[in-house]
Amino acid sequence: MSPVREEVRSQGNRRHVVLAAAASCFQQAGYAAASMRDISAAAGMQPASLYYHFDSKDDLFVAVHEEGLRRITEAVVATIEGVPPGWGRLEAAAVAHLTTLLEGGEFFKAVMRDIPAGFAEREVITEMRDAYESIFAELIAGIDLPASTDPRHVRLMLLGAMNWCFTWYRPDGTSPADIARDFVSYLRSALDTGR
Amino acid sequence: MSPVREEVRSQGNRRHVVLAAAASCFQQAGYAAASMRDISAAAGMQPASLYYHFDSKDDLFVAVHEEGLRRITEAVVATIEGVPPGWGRLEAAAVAHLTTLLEGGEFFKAVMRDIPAGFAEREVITEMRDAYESIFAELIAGIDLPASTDPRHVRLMLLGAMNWCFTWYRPDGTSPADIARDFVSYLRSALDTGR
DNA sequence: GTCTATATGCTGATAGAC
DNA sequence: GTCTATCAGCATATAGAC
Repeated sequence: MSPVREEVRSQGNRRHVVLAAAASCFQQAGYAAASMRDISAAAGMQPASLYYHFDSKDDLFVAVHEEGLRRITEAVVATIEGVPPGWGRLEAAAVAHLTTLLEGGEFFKAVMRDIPAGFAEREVITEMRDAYESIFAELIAGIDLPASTDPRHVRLMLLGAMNWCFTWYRPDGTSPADIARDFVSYLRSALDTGR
Repeated sequence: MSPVREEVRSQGNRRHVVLAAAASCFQQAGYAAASMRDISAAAGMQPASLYYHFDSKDDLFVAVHEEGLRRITEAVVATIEGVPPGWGRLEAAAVAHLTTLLEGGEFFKAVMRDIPAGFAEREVITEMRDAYESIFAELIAGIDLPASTDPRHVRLMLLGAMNWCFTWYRPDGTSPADIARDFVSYLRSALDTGR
C-alpha cells in the first residue's frame, strides 16, 4: 500500500537454487563424497559463489536438513489433519512419511540418513530430527496399547523400517503407500486392544 | 609330519591387522571420509604398505564386507542351530543379528549401512548382503503366516528396524537382545495363526 | 551476487630401496 | 613386507575485482 515499499531484499537471490543443488548432491553421494565443486556445478555457478549464500559446507548441510524436515513435517501434519486419533491416524502419517521420503524429491533421502561421524553440528541435526519424530510419538500415545508394549519401541520399529526402505525400494515395485500400510497393519493386528 | 613342511606362507602377514583397521575406520567415518592414511595409522604402518595387502580402497571395503558378513552369518547360524522352525527360531536369529550388529565389534557397523553411491563394486556387496538376508527369508518361510501377509515385507520390516538401531542405540539402555525380542513379538502376536 | 585466481592441505596411488 | 619419497589431482575456503 505504501508507495515506497521495501522491496523483498535479496530478490533474484539464488539461495534456494544452491540449497536444491546441495540436497541433490548430498542425496546422491552422501555428505563426505559430495564436494562443493559438485554442488556449485549443479547450481550453475562457481564454487566461490556458494560462500556468498552459506558460510561452509557444514552450514549447507544443516540448511538442507532444516528445509527437508520443514517440508516433511508440513506434509505429514497436513495429511493427518482431521483424521481421528488411533491406528488410522498413525497409518495416514506413515503413508505420508514414506511417500514423501521415497518419491517426494531429493531433499529427503539426504535428510533421513545417519549423520556423518564427527560432524560438528551433529546436535543441531539430532534435535531437528527428534522434533519431527515427536509427531509419531504423539500419534502412538493416542493409541490404546497393551500395557506390556513399549510405545517407544513401536515408534522406533516403524520409523526404522520405513527409513531403511530407500536401500531396497524400487519405483516399479510396491508403492510407498502400500508398504507403509503393510508395516502399520502388522503392528496394528498385533497390538490393537480394541478388537 | 613330513620333515620339510611347507610353512604357512605369509606367516607374520599382517593382512588381518589391516582389515581390522579398515573396519574400524569405515565404521567410524564412513567409506568416503575414511582415508587410506587413517587406516594405515590405525594399522600401525605407512600408507604405501597397505597396497601390498590390497590393491585399492575399494578392494579393502569389499574385503571388510566379506569378513563382516562371514562372521555375522556364522553367529546367526550357530544360534539357530537346533531351534525348531517357527517364531522361536526367527526370534533367536533376530537376537543374534542385533546383538552382533550393536555389540559384536567394529566390522558390523561398517557393513550394515547404505553402500556409498557410485561405488564401483556395488553389485558384489549387494549380492553378499542378499545372501545373508536369505537366511531370514528362509526362517520366515518356515512360519505359517496369514495368506494376506507378504513374507517379504515382514522380513524387510524386521531387518530394516534392526539395521536402523545403530542410529539411536545407547549401550546404557535396553539391551540389543531385548530390543530384538520386542520387535519380533510385535510381529508375532500380529501374524501368528497358530494361536 | 558472481566472478577469477589462488592458498593450503589432503587424497589415492606408485616407484623403487631395503 | 615395509619403508621413504613423491606424483598429480582434488578438497574447502579466501581475497579481491567487477
